[in-house]
Formats: sequence, C-alpha cells, structure tokens
Amino acid sequence: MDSRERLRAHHLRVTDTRVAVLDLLHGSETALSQGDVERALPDQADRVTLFRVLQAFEEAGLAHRVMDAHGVSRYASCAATCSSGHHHDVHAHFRCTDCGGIYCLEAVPLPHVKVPKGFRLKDSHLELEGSCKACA
Amino acid sequence: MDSRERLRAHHLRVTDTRVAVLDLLHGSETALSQGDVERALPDQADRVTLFRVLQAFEEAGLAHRVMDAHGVSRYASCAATCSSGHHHDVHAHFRCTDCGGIYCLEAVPLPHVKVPKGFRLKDSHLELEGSCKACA
DNA sequence: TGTCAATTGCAACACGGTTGCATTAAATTA
DNA sequence: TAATTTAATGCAACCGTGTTGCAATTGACA
Repeated sequence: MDSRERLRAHHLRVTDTRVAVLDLLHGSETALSQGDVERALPDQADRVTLFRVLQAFEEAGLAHRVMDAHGVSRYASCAATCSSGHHHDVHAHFRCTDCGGIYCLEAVPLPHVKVPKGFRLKDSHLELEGSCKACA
Repeated sequence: MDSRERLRAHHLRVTDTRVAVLDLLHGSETALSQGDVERALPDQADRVTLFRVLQAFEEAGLAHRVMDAHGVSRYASCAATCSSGHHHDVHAHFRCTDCGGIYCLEAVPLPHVKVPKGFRLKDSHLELEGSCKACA
C-alpha cells in the first residue's frame, strides 16, 4: 500500500506535502522531528503545515509520536494495524546519545509491571539509551 | 541530613534560593517542572536562576530530571546515593494523565532487555501512564 | 465543472530553554 | 574581622518548538 492509498484509507486528503512526508517517514529507520522533516523536504511546505501534517498523521493513526532527549516530538510511521486514536505502539524505543536518532525496536516488548495501590495504569513506554549500530 | 548540609556535601554554595528549591523538591511526592518551582516560590528568584539551580542540582547529583508528556523537564530529589554525574535513577516513573504529576516508583525496577546486534545499551527509562491515586 | 469543506500559508504569539555580562554574595584566607 | 577570590544571581535578549486565527487555496465529490 503506497502513501496515497494509506492517506485515503485514513480519511485524509491526498496532498503533495502529505505524500512527501509520509514517504519520508516510511523510508526512515529512525523517528523524525519536525525539524528533520523541514530539512529533508526544503521548500515543500510552511513549517506550520508540516506541524499540522504530523499532527494529523498522529491523530489518524498513521504515525506515532515519541519525545526525544530534548523534549522534541519525533514521529515514526505506524504499523499497518494502527487506527485513528488507537495506537499499537507496544515496543521499546532506542535513543542514540551520539547521533540523536530514535529507533523503534519492534522486537523488544514492554514489561508487565505492577503499580502501587490506587494507581491505574493505562500505557507504558520503555526508552533505551546508548549508541546505535552506526555510532557504536 | 538537611538541605544546607546536602548542598555543602555536593560542593554547591549554600544560598537561600538553593535551600528553598531543595527543600521543595525533597518535600514533593512528584517531580516538579521549573514552572512548578516558580509558582511554589514566588519572588524567590529570577527564572534564569531557578533554571541554573535545577541544572546545578542535576549535575551535582542532587536531583534527577525526567521529561513530562509535553517535553518539559521535571526534577525530583535524588536518593542519597547519587553523586556528581552518576545517577542511580533505576526506577520507573508514573505520569498521571489527569493532573500531570510525575511519581517516582522506587518499587518498580527496570526490566533487563536485549538490544539488537550492534547497539550498545547504556541506560533505560520506563515511563508509565495513567491516573494517580489522587485522580483515579 | 461547480460547490463545499478541508488544507495551506502567513502573521503572530506562548513558553521553555539558553547565553553573556555586569553585579552581588558566599567561602576562604590573611 | 576584613580582604580576597570565586561562584551565584539578575537582567536583557535570543532561539526553537509548539500553537492559534484567519484569509486564500485546493482536493473531493456530486
């Protein structure tokens, strides 16, 4: 399924910018920040548009969002099973402290934890840090 | 050990602001953002000073830093065993999606994970999300 | 092809994070 | 205790991400 089809399947209008961004995310091994997208697609669109495109992707279930070490949002294309408002982001993320890249480690599952009495657990994130295969 | 002693033990000068912030962190069940500190200690100091105080605490091993859902740094006082540049922040953090509070769950250990070949793991963070005991 | 709603671009703002520099104050020494 | 040194503070100013409002544009569908 190509990007145009994926957009249509998620009820988003097909525009050049959306196709370009979705292609970019899909082809990237690491999660990209809005700044990364701006640099990768110069003159493609206004930064507000990119912001809204990424926002729309997340809401539609086309991409999931993860914070990097500096508190900046990074986006990675979702597995095909993600749907609007319901992400299946059940894997660990690896953040390279050298290059800043964020990798989705699909093979690393999230642990089952017990939270203190009175707390209600809804979601969990496992963030790993170190050097990626390119930097190590 | 009171805040003045802790500051001296970590080779930081004892100032009113530092004592006030360290007392505040020590007395808080949740990790506080710089904004939280500003609100809790109005007119205590300039926001740049608070920024530098929190930064100094982290570098000195008096507090550890964790990102909240919006990418904002939050600080919690460290266990006594933390030293300069060497944190023992080996527990999970629980982020309440209702009140925004971040709790250190000392009882929840970090899982042992295997990373893909070529990756070198140095650190890991486990973030839990849901409702805290006050909001649930 | 025309209509309408969704998308975009622009301007502008909010806020956390950050630096440089002059001033002030804590620690140290005489 | 007074002098000296060195760290801490306050202020002004800047950067980048995140955000909203609104007018102009364009994709989708009849």
